[in-house]
Amino acid sequence: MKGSSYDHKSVESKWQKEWEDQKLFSQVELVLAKNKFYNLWMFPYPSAEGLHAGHAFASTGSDVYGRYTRMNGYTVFQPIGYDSFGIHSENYAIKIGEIPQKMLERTTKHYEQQLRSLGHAYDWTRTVTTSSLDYYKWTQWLFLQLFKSGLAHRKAALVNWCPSCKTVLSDEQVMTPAQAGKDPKDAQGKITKPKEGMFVCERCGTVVEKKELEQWFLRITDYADKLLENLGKIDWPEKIKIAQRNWIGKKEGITISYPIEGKGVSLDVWTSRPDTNFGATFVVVSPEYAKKNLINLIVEDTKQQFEEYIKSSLSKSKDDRIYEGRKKTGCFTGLFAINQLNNYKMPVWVADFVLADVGTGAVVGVPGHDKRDFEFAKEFGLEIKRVVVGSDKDESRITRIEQAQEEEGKMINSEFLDGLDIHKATKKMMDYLEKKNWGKRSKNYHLRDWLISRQRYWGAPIPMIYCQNCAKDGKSWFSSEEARNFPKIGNWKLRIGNSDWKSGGWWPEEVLPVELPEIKDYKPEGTGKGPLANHPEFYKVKCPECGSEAIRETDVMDTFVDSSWYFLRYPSVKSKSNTSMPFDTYITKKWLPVDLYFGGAEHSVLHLMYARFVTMVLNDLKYLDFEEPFPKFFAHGLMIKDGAKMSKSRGNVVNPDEYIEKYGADTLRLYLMFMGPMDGYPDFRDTGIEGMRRFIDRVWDLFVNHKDNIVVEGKDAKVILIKMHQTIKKVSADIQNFRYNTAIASIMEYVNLLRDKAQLSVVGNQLSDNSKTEKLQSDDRKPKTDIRIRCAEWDEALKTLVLLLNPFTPHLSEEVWNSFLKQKSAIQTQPWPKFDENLTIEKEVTIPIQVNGRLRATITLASDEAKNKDIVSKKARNLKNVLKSLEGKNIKETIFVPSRLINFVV
RNA sequence: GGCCAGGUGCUGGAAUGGUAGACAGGCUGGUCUCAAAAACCAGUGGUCAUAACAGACCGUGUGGGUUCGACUCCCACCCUGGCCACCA
Repeated sequence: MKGSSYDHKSVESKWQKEWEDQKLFSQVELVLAKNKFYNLWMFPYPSAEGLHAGHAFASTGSDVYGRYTRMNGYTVFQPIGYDSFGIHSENYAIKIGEIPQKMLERTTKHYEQQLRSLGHAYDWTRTVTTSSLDYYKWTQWLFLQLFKSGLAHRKAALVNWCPSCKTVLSDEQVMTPAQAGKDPKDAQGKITKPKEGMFVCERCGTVVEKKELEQWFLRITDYADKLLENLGKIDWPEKIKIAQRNWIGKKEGITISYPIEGKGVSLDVWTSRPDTNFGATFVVVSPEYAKKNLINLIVEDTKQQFEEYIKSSLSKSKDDRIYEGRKKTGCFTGLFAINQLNNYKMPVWVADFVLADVGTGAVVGVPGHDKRDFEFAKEFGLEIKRVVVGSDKDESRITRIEQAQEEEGKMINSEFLDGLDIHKATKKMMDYLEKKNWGKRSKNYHLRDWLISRQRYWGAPIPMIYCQNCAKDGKSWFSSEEARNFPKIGNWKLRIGNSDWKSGGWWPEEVLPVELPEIKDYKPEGTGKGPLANHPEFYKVKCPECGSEAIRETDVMDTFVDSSWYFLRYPSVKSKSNTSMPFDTYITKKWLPVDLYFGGAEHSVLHLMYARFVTMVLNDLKYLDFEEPFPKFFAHGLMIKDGAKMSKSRGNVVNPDEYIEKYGADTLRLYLMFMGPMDGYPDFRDTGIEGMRRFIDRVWDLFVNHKDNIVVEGKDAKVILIKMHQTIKKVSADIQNFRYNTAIASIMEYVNLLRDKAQLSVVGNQLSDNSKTEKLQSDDRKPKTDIRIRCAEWDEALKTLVLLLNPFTPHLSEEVWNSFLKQKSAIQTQPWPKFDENLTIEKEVTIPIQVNGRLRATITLASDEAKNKDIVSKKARNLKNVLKSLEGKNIKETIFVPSRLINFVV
């Protein structure tokens, strides 16, 4: 069994070089390609540590599909790039005291080397680096398109502020310490005790603060409905769609106006459950709402108390105001709102648990139906009433009725809504309120506008100029004449004449790029302004409109803006027109949208939502002719090591390099794909990868020792042939469904069979001269050397094996294809093997025999016989064990599934 | 609190109404070896039973149900993981 052993190092480097030299994976002209397939993996951000095994798991998953698709006759475009602009890269640069540009030069090189060593079939001639000038120029361009469309605007907002990263964070980047997987730290970096309601920076684990700052926002909320609707049109995992739906959080409801007693004004409250409104006993407004709308109505004697409460509330961050288990606080305003349904006088309170940006910023309190309202009512001794709606089958509502009764709540019977279920009652109430003109139906969304300003250095400068002079004059970028003549685009209209269409004296930069200067003092200072604000040579400009002294925006854009459009850039990288446009129109028309997007489920609501939004905007602006960038998306799982998510802080990061070095890229690829289903959470184990190397050695051995001079019985030849066709069928179907683990398992079965048969032939050949093997022989195992498999059939069996393995182990396959099978053209260009359905059917079938559903015996029959109920039944009943079970019993019924099973019911 | 995913040998996992545990890893025993490693061969859910072969019973989180037949479908419960959340 000895032979030359498989030398993965020389084989892998040889073929990686060969693929590169042959330009196998880089299409010279994308425009000319036929049968296009855009295979995309979410690009990584080049961290200092390099790729870990989790990346390799994901990227290999994408690569396997790409290689499979290529062999099925498609022109596959599989690009790669780096999400290198942003806080993650910058933080590391700060840590090692190097400027990000320098650091990235090194880390991207390292990434490239790692990705190449994994043998991925990337088109290395078309890479994208988001921090390069010729990329972020177009990120700025994108911002300007959004601005000109009124989709980028500036407003003051209470924002999340990380005192360590010294920047604003989006809501999505703020989480509980547990979610971030980090111990919370204070602003000085000291680890503090986690407490209820504590929120930290996703990136560094520092407890976030609240700051009121002027920020740029993108109006993703304008697209909430379309983002929601289109989910029905795309082939995505249901759980990702659900996550997006929840994130958008569209709710139908009604805004009810309650007149304020004696003041001649009313108070607006949004609710999704107006059916419970007979039970409303108070109204609570947010401090912000109170400050804006109620302050002038307050009578003198309560005013001071009221103002103090508002002041203290507004100084608190959202997270200090709202967390699980916090005791409700509040202050009575002295006002009463009238519920016109029953003329109930509802006291109006202000309380800090009510949020300004949800609904109208005011809540109607229905303590009999809502836990939170109930708590508030108990705290301040407000009346608790309950409305009986419909049949009240809903368990939780029954519980609340009991609770209300127990807690001295008053039960109200509403004839108005009698006998209706919640939905009907809600509808009837809304109709009624609208008819009476007491309320108006409206929708509410959980989705907020996308905050993109970052007070940092390492990002694309927001290409805007602020001119105080213009702001004073109240000029706008378009004259009102121009604005009126603006074209209507699609079914969506540019936001014209809206007051915040243009914020003050802000003007767009028209000559791009606004280059990010190389500066040494790029560390964030936490002043509320980015480091660029210390560089007059950057920010001092002439106003493009009036020519007076003006300043540039010194904030930069969120990384997610960079990654919201990168997939559009790849195919156009080498296009001539890419200096005048971010993407070549013709190539884009041909190559987009992406055919398969492969990426992590953790991007369910961030990147994937932003990319969809940006694509929709560009579609409305007629730059693109499709609305959805990723019609098909596969969400892979996360790799686990020692039962926990891989992370640097846990110290369980697996570096793929050492495994590639020791066992080879093919071994690693195969192992990663075999560990479990692609959308699962496989646990990485060293012993597992050793087993995989053994498998590769066995395959190699098959070619070294058993390629030629094979003697196989005719019967065995048939067995091999059938197994071959079954394996092609199974592997093809499994790859298409991303079930790589079972695809590999079936290849292993196939290899085991081939080896078994080859083994016998070796034994047979050696019988005469090798006495040691005599122990292995027995009469039925001794091959009859007069019936031989034809060499061509054995060759086909081996050839098929190599082809099936190719997506998983491309180097090994290429080497075998070339050296042993003497094929000239690359295996990558070979067609995927076809199977013959007829040849997947076994000659003999083993059928289980059951009595009353319990297995009693099995019987092996020719496949023709196995289809015949009478034959199977007759033969089965003659078996000893079956006879025993049937003894003295009457067969009432015989269940027969052809070729599958027979069951006697007695 | 809401939504989602899941619970199968010692481990990763197969099996989506028809022989549960494919394929691997691990372990045990054997062959080879001075020895070890590697390689190869055999065994490996549990209990009972047998000289051995055969065999019987139990077994997919728990309890019910549907079915000739349930890991798979239905109902209730328990547990684990993930996402969202004082969202009105």
